[in-house]
Amino acid sequence: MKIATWNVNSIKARLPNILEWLHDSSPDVVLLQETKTVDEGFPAMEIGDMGYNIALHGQKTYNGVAILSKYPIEDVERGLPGNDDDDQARYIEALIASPDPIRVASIYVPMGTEVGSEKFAYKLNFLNWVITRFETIFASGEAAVMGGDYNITPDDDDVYDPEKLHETVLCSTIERKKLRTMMNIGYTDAFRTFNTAGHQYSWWDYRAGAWNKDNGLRIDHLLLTPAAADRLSASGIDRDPRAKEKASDHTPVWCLIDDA
DNA sequence: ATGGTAGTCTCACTA
Repeated sequence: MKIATWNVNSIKARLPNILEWLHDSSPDVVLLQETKTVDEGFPAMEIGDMGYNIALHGQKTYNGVAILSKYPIEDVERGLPGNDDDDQARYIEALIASPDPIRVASIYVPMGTEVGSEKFAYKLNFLNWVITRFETIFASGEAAVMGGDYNITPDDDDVYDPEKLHETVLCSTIERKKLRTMMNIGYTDAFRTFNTAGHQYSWWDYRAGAWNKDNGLRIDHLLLTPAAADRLSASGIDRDPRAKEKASDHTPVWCLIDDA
């Protein structure tokens, strides 16, 4: 089963690119972030026609997450359990009812704007709720793929210019510690398992010719419970969508989960 | 300390 995560930066603006990518790469499950629309505005017919079931947790203008699946989608959870006061649509989780069922989540971690800012505090608080959820799912023992835009570079190897960006947002020690805490529960970074070379990115700023200079960051991740990691056979970053006209600033990260 | 670009019920805000 091929599972991918992609921050599309508006499902409406990106629809032709997304349909083309679904056709070309044929993922079984897609975890989308920054759909930027209420559920009524989601292009469900066009994507449904490609053979996908859809679960949505959208909002107007900002945020918005979704799960697409060629298999039935069950037990949909919208928002992080326990974090009920959060009105930002940044988390959706569900069970993919394939022959070997697998839990998935699409997570859009707040960017945080600047280290020490109010938005940065919101980011750290959000991450604490993610950690709590990760602990619960880990304890269940089930196979799970927690994918999304984490807005954190795990290491300096994941940064085009670590000196320039030292201790800035997306690269700070405090954020990386939160990500380490998640990993130390017992989750596996699917991409790193098969790609040990550094400086392979999933996001490039629209500005300053970042894509052409390969000035990117690796901030989109697929984190797997042991039961999922045991079945992991490949993972990669699909750079093609970032090179297209009207591209998102992020590109898909994918993994293959073998049958149990 | 600033600029660069893209998206959105826009002329401001978020990323």
